[in-house]
Amino acid sequence: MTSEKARAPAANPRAPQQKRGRERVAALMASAAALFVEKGFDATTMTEIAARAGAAIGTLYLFFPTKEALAQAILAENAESLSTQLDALQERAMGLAPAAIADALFDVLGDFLTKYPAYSALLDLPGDEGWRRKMRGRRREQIAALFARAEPPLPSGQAERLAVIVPQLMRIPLTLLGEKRLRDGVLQELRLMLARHLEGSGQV
Amino acid sequence: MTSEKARAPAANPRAPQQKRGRERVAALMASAAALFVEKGFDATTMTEIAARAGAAIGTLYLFFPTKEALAQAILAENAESLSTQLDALQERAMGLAPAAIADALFDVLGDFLTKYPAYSALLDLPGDEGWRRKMRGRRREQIAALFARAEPPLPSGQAERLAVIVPQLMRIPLTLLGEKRLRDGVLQELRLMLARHLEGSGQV
Amino acid sequence: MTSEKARAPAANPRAPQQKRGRERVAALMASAAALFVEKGFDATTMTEIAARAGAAIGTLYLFFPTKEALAQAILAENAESLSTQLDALQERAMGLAPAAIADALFDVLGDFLTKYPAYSALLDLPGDEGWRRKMRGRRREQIAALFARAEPPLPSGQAERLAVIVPQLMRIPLTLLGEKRLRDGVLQELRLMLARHLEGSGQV
Amino acid sequence: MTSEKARAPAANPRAPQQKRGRERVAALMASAAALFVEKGFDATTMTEIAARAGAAIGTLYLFFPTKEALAQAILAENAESLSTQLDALQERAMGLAPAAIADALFDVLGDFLTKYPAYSALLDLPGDEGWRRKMRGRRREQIAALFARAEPPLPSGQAERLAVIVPQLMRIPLTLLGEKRLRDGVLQELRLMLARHLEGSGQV
DNA sequence: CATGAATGAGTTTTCATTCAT
DNA sequence: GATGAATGAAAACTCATTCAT
Repeated sequence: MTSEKARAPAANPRAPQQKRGRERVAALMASAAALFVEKGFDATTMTEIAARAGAAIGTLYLFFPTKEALAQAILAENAESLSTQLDALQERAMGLAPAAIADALFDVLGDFLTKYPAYSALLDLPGDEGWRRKMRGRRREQIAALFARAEPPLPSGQAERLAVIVPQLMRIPLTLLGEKRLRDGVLQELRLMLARHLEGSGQV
Repeated sequence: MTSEKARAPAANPRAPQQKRGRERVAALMASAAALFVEKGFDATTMTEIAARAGAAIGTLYLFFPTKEALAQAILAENAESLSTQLDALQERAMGLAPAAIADALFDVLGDFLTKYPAYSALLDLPGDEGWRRKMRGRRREQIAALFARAEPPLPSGQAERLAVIVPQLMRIPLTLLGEKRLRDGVLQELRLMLARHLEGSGQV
Repeated sequence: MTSEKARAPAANPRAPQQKRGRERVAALMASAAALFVEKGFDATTMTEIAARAGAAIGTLYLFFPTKEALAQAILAENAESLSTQLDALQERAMGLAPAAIADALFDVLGDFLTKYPAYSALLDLPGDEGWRRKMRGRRREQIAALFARAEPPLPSGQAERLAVIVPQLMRIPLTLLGEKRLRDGVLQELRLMLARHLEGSGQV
Repeated sequence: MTSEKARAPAANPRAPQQKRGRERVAALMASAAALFVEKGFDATTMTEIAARAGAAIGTLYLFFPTKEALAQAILAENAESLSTQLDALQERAMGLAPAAIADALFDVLGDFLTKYPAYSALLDLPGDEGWRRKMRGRRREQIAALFARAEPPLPSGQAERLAVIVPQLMRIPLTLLGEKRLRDGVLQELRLMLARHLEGSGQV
């Protein structure tokens, strides 16, 4: 290539138009997500991702122009799913007490993080990219809204703080991969802690 | 690449015997720690670390045979400091109520994480190395012991669970780098949450 | 590397500080120049350049962060040499007739292009980089000045036009690599053509 | 990569037999020619060429087995057009003076290069392919013949030399894309230079 | 004829690590 | 102890070309 600015990566990492294509993309994203969880973002190789999906390296780049873009696509998909879950929760939670909402939120987040473990692995990478910040912001707002509409409603300040805290609480058990007993215990402890906190809040 | 196929680490990095040497090592570790925090372990290069410490790359390798070893040295030093703090707390805490201990622990951990931010950045890297697990284990035991000797003592199971939970709670505010107001609020919220939990525990 | 903008290529493609280094760099540039002439810029591989210089690929990147930078370094060096030659000519040419200057210029350019064939190969690549334009501009000014100070001086407009034309004339024989006889004839023809043109100019 | 290790070109690209087919091919060649001029041969991708012509990449390969073949087809078409023009000039020029012929040749070449800018971009690529040499040879002969039949006829040696020189002269103004005033001036200067040269030749 | 998904060899570039001085 | 030039395996990314539909 004779000079030039540095060609924008891959003309058009287009969304696949055929059914086969969509399956391909799904397989690639699944492969990447699994590897990101197992070895971390940096230690995972694009070649490895393609190989695990049974595709050629070129095929991977056909859909995702960079490794970052691949991570972003996975994260966006996961976040979309979480957002939907939280929306659904919103409706069910209307009028519930804060402690009850927290409990339901634990369920939702627990299921989500179990089903999409890459979400945690990808959302808090060092050298933040900006779009990650946005995603975290959206999640925070959605959770804060949940608490702000409880009965009685939590003050917006506290709702915002809890929106920061609760998702991080849910990640604590995930660090205990090999110790199932302890992990379950920790989860219960966290649940209880949060419930008590919210029940007690009114009296402060 | 985080770990994996580590090339056979070279000869044997001697501990420096001269005063100058010890200062050198300290500067190198400080440089590395700062960079690991700023850009993450993977994104930091050995050359960069040496340069920031005003040393040659060869000098860095004189003391640390691999990048992993450098991380380990930093982490060991940090952990040593934390361990000392916790030991000191142990004495002061003898006979205090669990909630009071938790409060004191928050102070100790808060100071520690502020002073040694690399600790967080290095302790939970993907592709775990084994020695990291050991370090976490030691920390866990020390904190569990703290709660187990409270007045009244916490059941050993709960003490262990809290030993997992509390350090992770302290990391939550650290994710809010740009939002000081929110960060302080979150810290207070966490403190309160834990205190209530421990005060209420007797009644369950 | 965990995300990040796209690390500026190679921390410091520094100028070599030791004698050995300077020789290395010279060898690498010579290798590159030769290959650029033989196969063209695009068809030449960084790996090939390093190999021909008997260096490892990493060594090449130690001094030149990109292929473009390497081309620029070669071109800058060549241009420097040409500039010096033209300066020298400037003094000798003071007060000569335009035709005589043209003749001397032919000699200077001929020698130069023979000695530094990469100059032609690199100065007119498609997808121009800006710094190439500047180099051409400098050359043009220097040659124009030559004609503008002839005796009688050429009008500045014509001097500028000749500054464009003459270097390109000199490149014509270069396209006749295999046909020495014809090449020499063409060079003579061009010399004569330009001489006549300049002698005749006064009478127009 | 310009040439080298060419993968064995596929089957056999048929000449299109239908009207639609011929239009397709024309569009593809036009697209390619435009891109070759804009970004150079190497920097232009086959995918880009197809896209600009509104065709699929597979369609492009239906008619041209390799990128080289595409370049050759364009060049052949352009050369055919030039050849026709030169033939036409041949008739008109019969018996004219060399200077008059040169002048007419300037017109013909100028029109041609303006209309088919890809010709220049493709004829002098590095890593020459052989067929390019042949094309240049044909052009040279045709132009030499023109001068050889002037009145008075030019010696065959000089005719050949001019056949090399004149087409290259015509390319000089093309390098001055942004500077119209200068470009026109340079063209005039070249015209005048050649005219004087040919008028003066008899007297040498 | 037409399509565009798929391929994979080949390129550029990075960086942990070594070693001669 | 200290230096920094040198190394080369490995990673990201590109693109001409193929082929099943």
